Amino acid sequence: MAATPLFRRIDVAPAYQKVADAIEREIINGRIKPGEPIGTEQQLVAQFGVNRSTVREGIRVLEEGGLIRRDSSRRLQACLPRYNKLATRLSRALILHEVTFRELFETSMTLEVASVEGAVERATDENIAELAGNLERSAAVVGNPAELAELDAEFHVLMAKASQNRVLQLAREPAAQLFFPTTEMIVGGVPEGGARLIEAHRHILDAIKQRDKEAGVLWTRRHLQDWRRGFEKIASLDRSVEHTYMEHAYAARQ
Amino acid sequence: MAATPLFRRIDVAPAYQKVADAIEREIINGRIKPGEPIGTEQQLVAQFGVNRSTVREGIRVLEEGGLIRRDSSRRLQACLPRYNKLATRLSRALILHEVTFRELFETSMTLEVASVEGAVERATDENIAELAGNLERSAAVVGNPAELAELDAEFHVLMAKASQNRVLQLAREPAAQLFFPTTEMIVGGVPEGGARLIEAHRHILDAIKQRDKEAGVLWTRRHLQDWRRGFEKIASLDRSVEHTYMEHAYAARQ
DNA sequence: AATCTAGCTTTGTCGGACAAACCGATAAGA
DNA sequence: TCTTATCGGTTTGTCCGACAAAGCTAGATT
Repeated sequence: MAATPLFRRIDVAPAYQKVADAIEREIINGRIKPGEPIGTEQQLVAQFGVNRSTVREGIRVLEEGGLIRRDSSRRLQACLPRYNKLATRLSRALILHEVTFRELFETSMTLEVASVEGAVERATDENIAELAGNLERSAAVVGNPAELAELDAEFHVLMAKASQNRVLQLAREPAAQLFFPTTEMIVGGVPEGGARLIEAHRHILDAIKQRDKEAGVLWTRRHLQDWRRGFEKIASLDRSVEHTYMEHAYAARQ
Repeated sequence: MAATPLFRRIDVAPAYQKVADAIEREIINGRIKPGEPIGTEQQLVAQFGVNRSTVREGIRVLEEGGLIRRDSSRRLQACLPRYNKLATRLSRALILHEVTFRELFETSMTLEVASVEGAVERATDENIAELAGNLERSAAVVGNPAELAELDAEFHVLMAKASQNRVLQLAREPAAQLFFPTTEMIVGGVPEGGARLIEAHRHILDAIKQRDKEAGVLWTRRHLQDWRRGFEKIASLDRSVEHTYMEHAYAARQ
């Protein structure tokens, strides 16, 4: 720490970055609310006094960050960042860091248990109805690993939603996005895999209905341990989430 | 699901998005490794056959996503997304969603406990040395809430690092970024707040050294409960993380 | 009144241009 | 010989102007 700095640190960020920062500030501190228009590119050009190309680069930054989007008619508006999109970025990062399935499993175990605890405490009737709907649809496709895996992922998303904790919802999503795509392989590869999965879901839902935290935690643990056993028949937990595997997960995104 | 779709879904993404996607694919599946150059804008223009403005918009997207950056001489290269940067995006999103401190607290409790459990199991000598160093520096500034708060945040980052679980490291970061900036107010507002914080850190570090999981969890819980009690003297847990509050957190980022 | 049509606006893309910063290599000086 | 200065050639950041396609608006038509 220099004593009494003589000069202020000079700011040499490129113009497009300053444009993005300026708009971001307005959104973050609430002067522009989600859903409200940002203005046309022409207006931004006039306000910032920079070229349209520069404005557009700034817009791309904000768009990728999820802070703004184009509505049906391509006009710019502020918006709430979608968990899904953010989580995709994170999943991507985890893949590049070559994390192992053990890390994913351990973290998911923690977060899913927290999730079910929250759901047991705070699930609304509507949450329970959604979970019940999911369970019903799952039972109908017990023999179809692909569809069952998708419904399994949805079940866990609904459970996190039922916990009424949005921080938890966001925190669990990246791991889940990487974790659940393997479900298909596992359900398909284990005899009675589909049936066991649905049984676990049923017990979890019952526990949430009964507000029975212990049962909820117990069956969530079992459910994930089942996944683990299935996975270990295929590969080591210490294998890293691979690049090639990612191509799957990516094809599914919109 | 339509039976035998006659036409393939046509792709109408703008060109800059396609450019970004194309480069992203190469990085994700490992054909371009972190640290390797992407090529100059001119080369990309030639390869993709689009205008430089278009290429630049694509680059902005990838840059914001953390997949590429400019090295010292501004040349483009692939890179591993920094947890810090990603977490900042997430924190931003949580603020816009107006999550409450209760949600933050609950999730942080879960993640910090998981973190200490991992650290007790797997901390290396180096991890322990880092934590000890942090503790020593903390003891030296026990009367200075601002510096102590910063060191507290660092302590928890080091703990997560010691857990050797990168997924956990990433998952806890967003909540922590919002959670810990309040530490300063709380430490400053509670008598003996600084001393209690350091005592908790000391016990946690001891537990990690002794590989005593119970003690580690116990003191981590206490540590966070202390924060909670301090916070509730100032405000309700059900208050949302506010826009104005964010301006603080933002000023600190680089 | 509902529909159609003809502008006007806005976005996405293109081409070219130029200053500033950076790189590499050569020339000049100790 | 080693350091310093100079000078082109690249590359990025920014600017200007232009145009086609798609949406919106409002007047014209049935």
